[in-house]
This record gives sequence, structure tokens and C-alpha cells, in this order.
Amino acid sequence: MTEGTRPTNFIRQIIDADLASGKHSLVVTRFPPEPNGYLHIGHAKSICLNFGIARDYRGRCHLRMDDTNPAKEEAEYVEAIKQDVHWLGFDWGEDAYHAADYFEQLYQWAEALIRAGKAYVDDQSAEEVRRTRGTLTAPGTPSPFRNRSPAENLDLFRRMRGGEFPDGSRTLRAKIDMASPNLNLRDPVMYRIRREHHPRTGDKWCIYPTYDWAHGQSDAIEGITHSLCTLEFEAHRPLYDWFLEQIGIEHRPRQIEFARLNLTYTVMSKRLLNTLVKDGLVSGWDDPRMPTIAGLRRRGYTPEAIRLFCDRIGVAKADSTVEMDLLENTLRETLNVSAPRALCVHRPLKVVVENWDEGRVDQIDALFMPESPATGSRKLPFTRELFIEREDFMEVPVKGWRRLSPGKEVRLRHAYVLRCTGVKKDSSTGEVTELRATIDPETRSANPKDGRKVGGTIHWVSAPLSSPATLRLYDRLFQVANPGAGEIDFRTQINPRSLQVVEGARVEAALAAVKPAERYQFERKGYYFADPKDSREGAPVFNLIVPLRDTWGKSAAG
RNA sequence: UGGGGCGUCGCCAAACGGUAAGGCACCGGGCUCUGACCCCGGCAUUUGUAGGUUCGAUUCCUACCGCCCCAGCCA
Repeated sequence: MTEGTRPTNFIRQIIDADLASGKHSLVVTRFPPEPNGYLHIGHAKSICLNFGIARDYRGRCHLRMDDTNPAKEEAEYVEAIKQDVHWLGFDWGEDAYHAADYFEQLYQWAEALIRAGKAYVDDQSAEEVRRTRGTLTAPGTPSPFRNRSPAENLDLFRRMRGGEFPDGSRTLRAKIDMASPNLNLRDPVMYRIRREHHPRTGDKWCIYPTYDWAHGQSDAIEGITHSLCTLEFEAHRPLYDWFLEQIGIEHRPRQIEFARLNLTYTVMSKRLLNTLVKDGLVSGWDDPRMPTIAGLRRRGYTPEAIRLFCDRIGVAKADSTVEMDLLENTLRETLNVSAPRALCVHRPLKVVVENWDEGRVDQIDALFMPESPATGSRKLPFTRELFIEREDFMEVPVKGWRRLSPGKEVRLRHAYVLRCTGVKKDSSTGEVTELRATIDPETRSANPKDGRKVGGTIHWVSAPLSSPATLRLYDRLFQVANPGAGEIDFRTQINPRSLQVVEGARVEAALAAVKPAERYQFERKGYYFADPKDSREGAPVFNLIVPLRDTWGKSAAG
């Protein structure tokens, strides 16, 4: 499936049925992040699901900040979240909301529940509430304040709002069933007292609604038809429906749960991600190794690749962990047809072409994308002294070696066929320091006239007419597929080679003035992204987005 | 243990009673001035297990087994 074909899943089937039955004529979904942290690729799944449905059904998807808990939320996250959603390619139009904007309405509904005898003010402490909730098998015990009169409850609740009671001293609880086998129905808390400055409402309120009391009602107010959330909210659905029923609103959104995204070799919870940042294990929320949207963006991932990934993983109810390979594959697939090619020698080995005059420069025209000539070309200067990749030379070649070795020929990409005629080594270390070679002048962008076959093609750059570059080679953040599994501190499982900085790389002349945030495929190596913050003209810094598949390296290593 | 979910190829995931899609991964082979891309072929007699209903079951029923979630005044 390529991006653009419609995904199908059980949620879309429900929507199809609702449209067919006439239950709804317009589909309205919502993406409700809590502004207490950065978005990660797990959120991207939800974003693509919700906005994707709105797009395909010509409906709407609202962006709603689920800001009911001022103790944890900050305004700075709101902007970051909006930026991430836009970057992913989605637009909520005029429909940006805050749960906090519904506080007054929620309060009025709460009073109505009190009048109806469906909610009461509880004077018990958090500790007492916890102790009397019962267990999985034993029912809870009713609060001694459970049967206060509506009038007393109303008075108390108003005084709670008025600030007469200290933080945590009282709550408003829904009066449902302390013996319910579903713990969420054992008189859940609707309001807690908390003198906390709210980024949206300031100091207007000292009581704040809980998620359960705020979410369904917010959905109803906005006319959401399908409220999509993750599996752990499944047991909350009876409560979601109960509140809607009690306030008597006619619009009834339907909550549907799906499995959250897990990815191998990384962690996804905000808590763990936060630990990585706080402990300095990564450079920040936008460290290119992070699964955050900001991190992936900094790394060079594209929105289209992430969207394609989200289409491919599907949406279902079974707990699952997707292999990182699938994500990387969507990057390669999309970048293969969009990234111009370039030559970059990561670890240079000097080659002197003995039959090429000093000072002579041959400007060879090379297509940026051989399969899309319309993309244009650039000049590759060929000179007497070149650099090739150290690992493309092997003094004693192994079986199947198609690259350079003494006396053998190899094709220099876009240029000439080159034969290695000599090897210079450091007398003390034995390390190869320089190669001597000759080129076949008849082979400039052409095959040998005598019809002989040249096995391999390697990349190269002119030694004098190339530029130095810094490469940041990224690899999976963790060494194990499921970090933190089995009592192990996930911090000890970080991949020590998750970032390798290569300082002495050389890029072809055309890349001397590369602009930040440009993407290239460095042929035979991988896809790279000029770091948007650190790369500058004359001193380019490239982040490895994803390496090219390497069947040779794999078989050689295995 | 009570409640709510889920179990289809190594990883995702279709199939909605008519005889197991697709993607990723993997394994062969071809092509190749990127050992990339691309192309061809292979990859579940079987859908957690055991029974049952049916001409026919991944789809319906029953019982087991396994995994996940719920005892925040977090979301």
C-alpha cells in the first residue's frame, strides 16, 4: 500500500456503518494531547488515525488540549504540540480547543448532578478514599458522607469553588456503585481542590475536573462523533457513557479504543523519555535518537515517511510491538525517490592517480538522480589525488570482494575505471596510508572498449576539490528490543554506538555550500540530513537518517 | 481471585460461514557505473488448545490455556 490508498480498519468499518445507517452524516474526531510533554511517534499514530479519518470522510478533526491538571501542564508544550501536528502534515483549521474552556459548563453540569442526587462532596482524605475503594474482588465501603442532602452538597461544592477549603481536603464524587466490579464506577472523583495556577485560566479556579469527568463532556460539547483512544481507557467507557447519560445531552460521542504503538529498540512513555533527558543520556527532547516528533524531525525523518508508516502498521486492538525495520523501510522507500544523490567519503584513504597530470581537472557531469534526469546534475571534479573509502580497499581480498585491491580494477562512480598499482603503508603500524593507481582514460562514463567487466563501483571525491564534513552516525538508542523488560534499568541498556561522530569526512565539491535541512543520499552509504541547527556553509554537519540496505556487509558480518 | 480486552507466518495485519490478502523481515535467483533501487521465485494444509454445530468454521457455540489493562484527588 502506498500513501494515498485508503487504509481499512475496524474503526473505519464502524464509521462506515454509522454513515450508512444515518446515525451520523458528518464525522468529527479529535486529537486530545495533554500539554505536559512532547509528542512522540506513538502520538503520530493517533494523529494520523484521527486526522486521516477526518480527511477521508470530509469531516473535521479537532485539536484539543486536555489541560485539566495544572500541576503538570505548561504553556510551552502547547506551541510545540501544534508545531508537531502541522509538521506531520495535518491541519485542524479553526478547531483548536482547550478542555479548560469548558470548566464553567462542566461546573454547571456538576451542580445538576448534585441536585439530582448523583454526586456528593466527600470529606475523606485521598488516603481514606483509597482505603475504602475495596479490592479487585472485594467491594468498597461507602463514604460516611455519601448520603448528604443535595442542598448540603450544593452548598459545600460552591464553597469548594469559593476557596473555603484547603487543597485535598474534599472532593466531589459521582454517586454510582461502591460495589461495582469495575473499579472506575466506585464513586469516581470528579473534582479535586488544588490551588494551582492554570496556564489557560490563571487563578480563576481552585477546583479542577478529573479526566473522566471532563473528557466525554468535552467531546459532547464539540460534537465529536467518534472519540478514539487507547486500550487502557476501555474500562472507563462505562463511566464515559454514564456521565453523558446523566447530564442528558443528546449528542452522544462513541468512545472506541485501539492499541497504542510500541516500537522495538526504543521507549515510548513520557516518563522514560523524560528520564533520558533529565539524566543527560540524550542531548534533549529533539536528540535525533529520540522517538519524539522533534527528535525524528531533527534526525531528518520526513512527515510522509511517518504517515506511510502509520498507514502500514494498521489499527487494531491487539497489543503489539512494531519492528523498527518497518519504520526505516518507509524512510528508504520515500527518500529513494526524493533525495538527490551525492558522494561522501566517510573515512578517507588517499589515492594518487599516476597517469593523471598534476593540476589537471576534469569536470564530470553527474546526474543528481540517475533515474530522474529532470532533477538535474552537478559537476564532479576529477584530479590526480583522490580520496576513496578506507573500507573499499582490501589488501588481501576475501572471496566475493568486488571493490579495490592490489592489481585489481574498480569503477569510480561517474568517472573512470581505476586500477590499484601500489600500496604505501606506515612502516611501524602497517596501516595503509596511500594507494597508487592508474585510470583507463577510455572509460570516462563509458565501459571498457575491450569489453572486460569491472566488478564493482565505489564512491570517491577529489582530494583538493572536496570539503571536510562532520557526520553524525546514528543507530538504535537501545541494544535490546524491549528496553526495561524484566526488572532491568533501561538506562543500562543504551546502545554505546547509538551516536558516532565522524570528523574527517569529505564531501564532493557541490556540497560545500549545502543548506541546513537538505537531504541527500550519500551513495552506497545512506540518507543524510544537513543538521538544521549545527550545519553551516563551509562546515557542514550531516545526520544519518537511515543507512542503505547492506546485503554485503550483512553477509560478511554474519 | 472480580471486571474489561486480546490471541491468524519472526514482526505488523486482512478475512465478517465458502475453503488463510498484503507489508516488513528472511532465503534463493536476475539486473546493475550505488553489493542501493528494481525484477522473479520461496516463505501459515493452517488461524492459542480441546471439543461441538455445519455440506463447509479464522469466522458460530462450549471449556480450557496464555498475555494485557483497572484498586491516582494522572491522563
